[in-house]
Amino acid sequence: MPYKERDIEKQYFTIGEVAAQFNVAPSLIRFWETEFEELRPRKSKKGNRLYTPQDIDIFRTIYHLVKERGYTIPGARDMLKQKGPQLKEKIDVIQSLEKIRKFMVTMKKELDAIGKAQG
Amino acid sequence: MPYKERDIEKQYFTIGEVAAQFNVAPSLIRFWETEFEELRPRKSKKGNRLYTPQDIDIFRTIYHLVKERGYTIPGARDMLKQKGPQLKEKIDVIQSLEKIRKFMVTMKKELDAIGKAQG
DNA sequence: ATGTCGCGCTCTTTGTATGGCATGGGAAGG
DNA sequence: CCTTCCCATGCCATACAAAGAGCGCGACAT
Repeated sequence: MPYKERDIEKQYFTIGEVAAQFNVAPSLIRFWETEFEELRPRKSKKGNRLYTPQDIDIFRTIYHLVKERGYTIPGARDMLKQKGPQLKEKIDVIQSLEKIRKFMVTMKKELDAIGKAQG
Repeated sequence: MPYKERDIEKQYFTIGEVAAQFNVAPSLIRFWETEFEELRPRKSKKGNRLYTPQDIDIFRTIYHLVKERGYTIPGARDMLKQKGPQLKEKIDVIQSLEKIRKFMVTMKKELDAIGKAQG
């Protein structure tokens, strides 16, 4: 069964979608594009940015360095050049742990609720 | 053999000495003092800052984070609170390696000189 | 079918608020 | 006298945000 063109196209995300996912302004993403050569997504004929999941991984790494660890942009740039790949894996681990943490927090709430009802 | 008072006193460094050691302006050291509570040296009666080697270690750590790794000041502050002690040891290792590197570079120059003389 | 209106999203260019110190002034030691 | 102090002010780059203009697309009328 031949799949449609749109299905192929939708491997891409718009800048607005990426911005929403990270809760940042599109202007920030465009600005970082001028600062990090790793973050240069493909563009449509019109000129709109088309982000692949890999592009988003790169953005996530930069976001982690700049917004969560407090690197300057030059600092993040150096770090990215040196340890790009290893960094991605570390951040994946961190994200997994974050999800587990959230899960456990909700579990704790549930248990507290039961405890109160019985206590 | 009893050691003299001066020998004890000279465990302290002035701001100018510290500044020279790191090749920075005294104003930078004073500014960082307002930003990092870890960097609050003892003061003389007059008010002059008296830096111990430990104070200098702390300064070195901050210097490493901000000037060499490219952290913002808030980023360096967080890092320092979390990993202050471990960080110091890492930086000691880095400094040792730096010295070894310098040594090897000069050795290489010597060897190159010999090679040329004989080749 | 075909304007066309309007809305939302995008684009690039330009503006701007801190951030991160440096400098200058005056006083006070060492 | 040279260095230090504190304080205020100055200042330049960093790190974005806002402004202004241009698609594209669905709705609605023609």
